[in-house]
Amino acid sequence: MSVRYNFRENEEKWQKAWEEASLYKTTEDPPHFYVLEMLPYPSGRLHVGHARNYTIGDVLARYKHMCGYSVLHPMGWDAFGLPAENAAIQHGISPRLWTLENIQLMKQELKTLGFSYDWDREILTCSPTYYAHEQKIFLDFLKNGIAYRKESFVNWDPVEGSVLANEQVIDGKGWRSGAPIERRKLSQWFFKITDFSQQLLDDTALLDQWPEQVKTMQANWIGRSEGAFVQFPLVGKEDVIEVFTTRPDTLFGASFIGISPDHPFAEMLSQDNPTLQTFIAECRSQGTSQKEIDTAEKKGYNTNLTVQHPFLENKTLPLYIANFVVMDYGTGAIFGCPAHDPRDFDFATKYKLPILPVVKSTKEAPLPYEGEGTLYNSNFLDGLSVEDAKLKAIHKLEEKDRGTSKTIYKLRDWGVSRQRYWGCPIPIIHCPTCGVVPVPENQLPVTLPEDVTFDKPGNPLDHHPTWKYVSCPTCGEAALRETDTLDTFVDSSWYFARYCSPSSPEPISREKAESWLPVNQYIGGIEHAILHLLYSRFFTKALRQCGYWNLSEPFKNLMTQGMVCHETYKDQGGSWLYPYEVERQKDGLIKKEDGTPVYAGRSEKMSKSKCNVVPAAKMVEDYGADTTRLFLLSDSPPERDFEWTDAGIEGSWRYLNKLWRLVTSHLSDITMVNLEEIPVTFTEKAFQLRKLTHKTIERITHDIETFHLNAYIAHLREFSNAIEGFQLSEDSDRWVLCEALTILVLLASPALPHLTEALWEELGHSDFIYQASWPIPDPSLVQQDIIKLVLQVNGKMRGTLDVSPSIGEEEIKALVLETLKPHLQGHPLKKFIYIPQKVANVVI
RNA sequence: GCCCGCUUGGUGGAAUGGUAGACACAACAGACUUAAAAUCUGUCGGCCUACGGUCGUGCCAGUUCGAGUCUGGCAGCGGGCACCA
Repeated sequence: MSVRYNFRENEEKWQKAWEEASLYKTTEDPPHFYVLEMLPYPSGRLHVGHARNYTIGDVLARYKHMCGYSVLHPMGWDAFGLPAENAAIQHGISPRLWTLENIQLMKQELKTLGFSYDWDREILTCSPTYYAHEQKIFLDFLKNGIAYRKESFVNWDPVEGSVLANEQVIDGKGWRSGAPIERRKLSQWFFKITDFSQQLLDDTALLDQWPEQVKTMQANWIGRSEGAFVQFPLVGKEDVIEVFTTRPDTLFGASFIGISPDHPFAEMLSQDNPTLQTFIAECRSQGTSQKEIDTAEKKGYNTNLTVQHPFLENKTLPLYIANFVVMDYGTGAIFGCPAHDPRDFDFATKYKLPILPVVKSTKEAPLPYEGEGTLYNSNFLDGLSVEDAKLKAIHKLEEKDRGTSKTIYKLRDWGVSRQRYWGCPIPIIHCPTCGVVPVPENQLPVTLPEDVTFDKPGNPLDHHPTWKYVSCPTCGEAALRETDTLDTFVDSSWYFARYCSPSSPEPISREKAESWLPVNQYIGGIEHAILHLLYSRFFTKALRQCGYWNLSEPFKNLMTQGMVCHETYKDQGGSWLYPYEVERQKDGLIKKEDGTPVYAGRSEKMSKSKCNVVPAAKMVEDYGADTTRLFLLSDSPPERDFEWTDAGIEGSWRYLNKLWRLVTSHLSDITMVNLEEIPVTFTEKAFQLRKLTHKTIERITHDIETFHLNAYIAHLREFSNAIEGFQLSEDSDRWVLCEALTILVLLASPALPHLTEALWEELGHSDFIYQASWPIPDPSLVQQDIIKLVLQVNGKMRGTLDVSPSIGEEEIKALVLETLKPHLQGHPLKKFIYIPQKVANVVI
């Protein structure tokens, strides 16, 4: 028996044995437990952030299997997306081949980490066997009124002549061309997620095992607001501007009306007004992202038109076209009350508009003031609270037929059209006669052509010589295929269902899906808290509406792991550098290759686009899978972000060897032990070890159930330290040692599957440890017979007292006062606080 | 800008409102060794008059017998903001 653990030999041996035994093939017998980690984008290499995510899932999957569940633990690839097209443009490689090569590499890396995936269920979203079903779902959405077409804006790069993603717009300019980006209107496909706003909001109540922060973020995203629509007739014109407001109470403080540059009325006004056209064009030169709109300088165009105030006959308000008003929210028009809204305040200050306060705070508060208070300067609302004034203002508006109460949502419909090649084709044909015609289901899938080129700007599907030219399925006349593809978020909005029946001829086998779903434990990065998770929830409800199943929520429990972050580096030319390309010297960072200076940027979540990734493969190569897994688990709690450092991996490697030695060096001591035959008596030290053994089972079971996985590892280490210090003297000690070692190996197995598999065999077992049962603690050994009571004087710790848990309060009091005598110095007792089993506090 | 988080020794972190720093990493000292590696032992928040005391969980206030933990405010850092995934 070698003293040092040979991870290379051992890990390879057992991975092969597991595969030959099809150990991780899903079984269907109940009870079921579905463990799912968010599927990765195949960017090329597995980095430590991925490895952390999957290790967390693997611990749970193995643990649940040992607890007797049939575990579904699948893995797949979110294989469509922009990076493949960028690779095609840069290196001339086909997006498909690039993606498949990456998948092959990453799959190999995943396998070396020893995860318990059922690879028979692997999904590639870029495979026609997957996206055919997505196209069927799209057609069902269309039939059920969930998919529809409307016009909407995209980022347009006028130099490249193509649509850019938000990520490709940097400071308002195209990332490759550097040209200022325009917002351009295109006709695109949308999913009617807004029909489900209230349901999505209400059903968060069902998600009791989701982190509060995620539910809060989703609720804020859906953004239900109660308020009013208010009509402002234009003075001297027929038109009426309708605004949405959540603050009808502040109508008497209104000093202007702002409408979005994209508002139909603004477009109408601009028709014979070149100055206004220029202004609108300027507004549209902002990108489409919310952040850009919010942080851009407030700008307005005075139309010189005025509107009538709903309550005051003699009051009119100027009508501005304002860049901070968005068309997608409410009516695309607001009334500005500068005294009580910061954006309106900025705007009014800039254009010297009146700022009339109408809500008085109880305390001195600077303007703009958004809090509670009493109305003044407000005619019939004077003296009312904000809440009451809202109701009364709405009531009055309704009475005068100038407005109505209204609840609206910030959530917008989901635009799913992408003007790109590497995505799921939208199964639609545009016929000059019949209009929009769905591709008949028996002609699915609409597959992507392989012979595409990326030498021209724009969508390769659009300028493919033949692909889009088809005949109309309805009338047979010449027609055109839709050349837009689906947003890749669509692919990941239903994959969890496909895993339940990966080869079913229908998109989803209702029987299988309903037997496995909702996912018992979903694990992934907190960065997906809103979009991916909300889209998946929407899909689940939309699929129910289309009759796919009777399921309302996809993920029962959600665990959001924190991000693994790393410093970012750029060279002199501004190109991103990988950490391994950078060397740290006394006076700064240099590029290893040529010694030129390197600039360190802020620490960010690991992502391929910024090169700040640490590949997992190197660690596995140098230290093995188990050490890597142990390190990723032990260093920080899963839900917390952490800054990556290499320091500490050595410590994990040492622990692995320690475990190996601990068990193998005692094998000869315990060979004769039969764990079925419990000795009648134990020595005191053996009894203490038994108690720790069972206490450890209890703690670790709890740690895994609650995802305190760093505590899990700490408790394993504590337990090993205790076993290490245990000296054999009697025969019954051997039994206790054998029990402790066996349980140690079992408890370590979800984290360290290879090492524990070898030790399990050494301990004389012929099955795989994955097939063994998770240990159950003996309740009589877990009970505490002596409590360490903390003694305090005025809340400060002054000592401890060992007492029996059954001791009475009076008895305790006497004992405590006696023990603390030196600290009391004869002061009279004011209060005695006793929290059984915890603390006794003497207040003097 | 808006929404959501996070902040504890040199470092990662532990702590159902009840002994702050478990378990590790790094460092230092020692044992073993011809030597190295490996392994083992010890020290390891600051200050003080040091077998004791005192301060200490980003900053300021509050609630409480008692606050790292709860409440309010501030600062710094991170995530998301609808076409990165």
